[in-house]
Amino acid sequence: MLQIAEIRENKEAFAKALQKRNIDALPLLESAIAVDENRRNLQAQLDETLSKSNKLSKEIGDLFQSGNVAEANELKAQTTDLKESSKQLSDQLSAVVEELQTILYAIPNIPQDSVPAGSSDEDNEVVFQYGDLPILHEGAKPHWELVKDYDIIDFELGNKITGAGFPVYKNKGARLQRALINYFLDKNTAAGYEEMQVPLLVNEASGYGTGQLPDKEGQMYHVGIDDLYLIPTAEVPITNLYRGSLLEIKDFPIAMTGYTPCFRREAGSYGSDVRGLNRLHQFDKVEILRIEHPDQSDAALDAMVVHVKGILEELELPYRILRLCGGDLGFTSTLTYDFEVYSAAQEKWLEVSSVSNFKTFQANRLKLRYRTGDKGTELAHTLNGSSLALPRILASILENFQVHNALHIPKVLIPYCGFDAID
RNA sequence: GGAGAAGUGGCAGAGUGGUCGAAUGCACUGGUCUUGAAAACCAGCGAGGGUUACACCUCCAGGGGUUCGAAUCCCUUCUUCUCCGCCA
Repeated sequence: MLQIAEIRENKEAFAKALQKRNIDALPLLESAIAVDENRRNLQAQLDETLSKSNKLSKEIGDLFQSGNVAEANELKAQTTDLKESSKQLSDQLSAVVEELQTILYAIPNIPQDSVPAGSSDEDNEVVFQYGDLPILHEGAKPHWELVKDYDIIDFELGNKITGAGFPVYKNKGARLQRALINYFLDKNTAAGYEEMQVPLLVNEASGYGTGQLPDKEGQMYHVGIDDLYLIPTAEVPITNLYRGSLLEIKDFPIAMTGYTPCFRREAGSYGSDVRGLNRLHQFDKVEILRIEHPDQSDAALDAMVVHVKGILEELELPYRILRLCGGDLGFTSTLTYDFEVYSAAQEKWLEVSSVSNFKTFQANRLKLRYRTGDKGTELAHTLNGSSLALPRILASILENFQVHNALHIPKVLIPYCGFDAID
């Protein structure tokens, strides 16, 4: 959520920057400003009425104390009108506050200058590419066939006990999953991210805090009887650990990592895009998050990108980094780098990480602030990224490391797996 | 799940209808003293809205109510603690 004070000051510049998202936000921004004007007006009127009635109440108290009951009762009569109008004003005010809230929730974050214009993922800018694309042997197979051949992931069993998009990992497949999780967590904690294990269900307030609500409730599984949501990403519970916090400058930077399963309803289309491990309703992910001083968040984003690069290189996977264009940029982000690994049998790039700087957008909803040197408070910046999402990493490992009668394991994972091949 | 108790500033902890945005202690910040530090002493010290700045308004777990007036009384939700039940 943008801050109304900033909208007031930067209306034109914001509208211009939001054009990169292919929206004309000017009417929204202007109505936010108008509604806020109204809000402040009502607030001032309400404050004045309350002030009057506070004064009267004090006088009444004094009169009672000094035994002057008749005069006190006279004053009492005067409060009726004040009560009535303060009731009205405060009703109007809450309606206007809600109206403003609704408008602000509808405005996406301001893209940074470096974000390219564009309307879809085709306009994303490839800013870096690493590794040679593997040349596979004759008869190489996509991962959904490999997992069947080697009996390491069973989609049918998942269908039986839950439904489509909930695979069952078996044998060395399960072990490889656990290896990846441990490896990722080790890399992240070694880089200074504090490991957290958090609830997989969150309440409504947390959903609002990170921006999944009110917009995207359809993407989350909702446990109606308890009014809780299954997390779509660890970003939600981990960022919300700091909801409502007032930090000191010395607390920065805050860096956290956590492994969680992620649950996504997103129905999506059927076909090769969602085959096998490409898109699931439940998948595992290790996330990294940072809470930063505003001066440091750009550098922090770069550092996160470098960190993820290091992991992919150790895994010996060819990858590329995209700077998302305005049309593809997430609602809450100012700048996002997507990492894609090459899945050699599918001959496709698969997104495995998305690293974003949200600046104050989430912090404003979260009321996540820090004390500035001079007695004031400011919103902190939040960032996060995957480090990494498992299924597509697994898919490319299986495909890229296949030989005619075995699936090799990247060297760095062998100590974690306890085997060097699936055969 | 059942019975009871409780939720106040960063922490501890007073406050049961007006003089309370809230005593006191600790912590913290500035100053005096000191070669420096500690101790002692003095002063300051929650957040949000609003204002050029004041004024002013709001907040004592959340929401609602009673009252001229609520941290204080009532209802409700949540959370914590104790006892019982169940349980990995």
